[in-house]
Amino acid sequence: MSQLPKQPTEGPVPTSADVARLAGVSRATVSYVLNDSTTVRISESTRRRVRAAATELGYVPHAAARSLRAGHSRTVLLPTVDLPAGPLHQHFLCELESGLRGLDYTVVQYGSTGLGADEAALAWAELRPVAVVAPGTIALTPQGISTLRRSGARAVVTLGPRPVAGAHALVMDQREIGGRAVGHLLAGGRRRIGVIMPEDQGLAPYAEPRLSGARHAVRNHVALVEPLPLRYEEDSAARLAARWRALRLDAVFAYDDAHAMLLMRALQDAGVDVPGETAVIGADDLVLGRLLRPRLSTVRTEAATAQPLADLVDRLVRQPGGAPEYHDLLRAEVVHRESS
Amino acid sequence: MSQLPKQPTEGPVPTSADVARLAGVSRATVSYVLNDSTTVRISESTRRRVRAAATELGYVPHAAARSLRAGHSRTVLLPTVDLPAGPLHQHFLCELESGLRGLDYTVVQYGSTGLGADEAALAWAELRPVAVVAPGTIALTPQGISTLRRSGARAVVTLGPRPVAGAHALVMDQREIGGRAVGHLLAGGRRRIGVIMPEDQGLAPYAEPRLSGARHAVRNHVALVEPLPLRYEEDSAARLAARWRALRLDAVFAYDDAHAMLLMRALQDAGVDVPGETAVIGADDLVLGRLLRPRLSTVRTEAATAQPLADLVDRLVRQPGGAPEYHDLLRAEVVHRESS
DNA sequence: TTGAAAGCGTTACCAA
DNA sequence: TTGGTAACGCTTTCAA
Repeated sequence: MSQLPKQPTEGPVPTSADVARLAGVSRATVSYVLNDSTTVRISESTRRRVRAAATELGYVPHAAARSLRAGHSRTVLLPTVDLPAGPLHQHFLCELESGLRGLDYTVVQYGSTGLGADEAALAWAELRPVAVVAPGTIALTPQGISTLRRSGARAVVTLGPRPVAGAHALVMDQREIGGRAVGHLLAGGRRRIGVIMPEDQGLAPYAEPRLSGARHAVRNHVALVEPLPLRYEEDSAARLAARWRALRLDAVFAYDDAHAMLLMRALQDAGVDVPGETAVIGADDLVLGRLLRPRLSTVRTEAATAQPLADLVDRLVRQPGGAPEYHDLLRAEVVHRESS
Repeated sequence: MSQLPKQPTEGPVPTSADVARLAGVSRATVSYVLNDSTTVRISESTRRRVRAAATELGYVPHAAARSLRAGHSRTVLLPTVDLPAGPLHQHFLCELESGLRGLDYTVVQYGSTGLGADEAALAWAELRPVAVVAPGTIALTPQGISTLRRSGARAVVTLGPRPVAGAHALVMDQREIGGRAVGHLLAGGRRRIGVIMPEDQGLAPYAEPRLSGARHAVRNHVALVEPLPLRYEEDSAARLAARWRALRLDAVFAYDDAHAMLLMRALQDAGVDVPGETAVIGADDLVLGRLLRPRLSTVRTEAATAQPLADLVDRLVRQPGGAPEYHDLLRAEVVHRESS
């Protein structure tokens, strides 16, 4: 293969001044040409000379210097955490990113695992983003929001299961999921309903609202909702299954399909008939859920496309201020199969 | 809740000059105090005044200005793509990130979906990262590497299934996985071995090396390896299962556990006995694989911890140059259960 | 059509 | 112990 031409790592990084020197023009002219400035007329021959010089030197503009001069950046900061919290989120973030890039923003994900709320806000503020879209699993205090605003962020939006005071919020209201699942179970005549609460770190912000949606769904029924802690391991499921009959439940909403599959297998191994004795429903509509026997009922969640969020961010950047907005992005519907 | 104190979005962002003015000192002094500079002695009273002023104004240093002045950044750029290519990768990236943060780097993920190879390299170069760790699924040409180096990147490392010419490479050699799986099947007396090739976009860079590892494993045997395209859908699996007997295979390495589960179910529905007639093995050691009957055999992959990579990046940054290094990070071992 | 110069927010050198 | 000043790379206004 062709190795690196000459200096593998030597030499200073070429600047626009170097380009100007090589092309025999001033730095201003270089800037005009390279940015296709319309406010000035530059002769075609000069343009060619400048472009040729830039190419020859391998000139790449310095984003920091540019935004320093401009007084503002077009960086949208997307803090990230360890736990991706599902493929839904993952896909949504990618969509959001290309949406924002389409609006000419530079999207930057900034890992913030292990940072405290205000600590993180300070780190973000140093980057002077024009907007911050923070997953709700990252703590964001009014204090932190204030820090960001003072550092020039024109839009601060949270994105997650819950709104945060003082910021615009895009909520994926997980309560809807629990509500749909339990509503379905009620409609099937079930009255004693377990709700799996994963003990794994980071899922609580999702599990809690699902439970509260479940509770809300039974409010007008003579029915009971019972939270059931579960770790995502065979042993944990087996232990739960062993005491299942003592719980006297006739249905369970298993948080998601993965937990549902784990639990359903454990129940079957313990001799509990599904759905006869206990109905099981998950959430996420995984392909694998269709492979079980009985086939797993589920709540299919469908995030709205990310484009509206990208547009919202853009709108907030252009016209900051205004009362915090609150949008619910989640649509949920039950897919009834055989396990319920 | 306490709303934002006064100016929700008004007023310019406070600079060190503002802090200096308020504290009644010079900008230099502010810098000394806030950076705990050891080269100068500043009186305790001045320190307090400066810190108080900074807090009062909500001063946050401007990272871009700082690195412009410093002439270099401590940004490590981590380009990302849509397809996370598995939980292994996901976890590894998080680990890498905290490792680098521990070494005082600022890790920034930069979404590069839909960008061409050199286009992407240009975009990255504008950010003047001191190092780039690029997933191998992102094209990185010698040209692009050269662009990055000329823009000041002191370390360019690829991370993925294959090395890239001209850059240091951390390889998770997927061939190992295919090799282990097929070696296991051979040891079990199987001779006509199918290898599932997922047709889903983005998996090819992983599937190809797994296949080639499989091929390599049979080189000294009188045995056959047959690539089998499969989409991750029930229909696709059913169609493959329908013509299974015509293929006359006695084993299949199913790319990963998810595809294995899909295929195994389809085979069973088509009346094919597993493992009697056909052995099945996956990869990834998913919890769910243990729930099937027969329990799914699998290849457990175990990435090395990310700390060595963080250390490598740090070393390259401090001492650039030197021949491209090549590290293999993947360890794979067969977990023999019931399906093979 | 082009160039000179100012200034964005920092830090580091040198002088006071 | 502190302050003035220059410089990092870029854009843009004003003047030639």
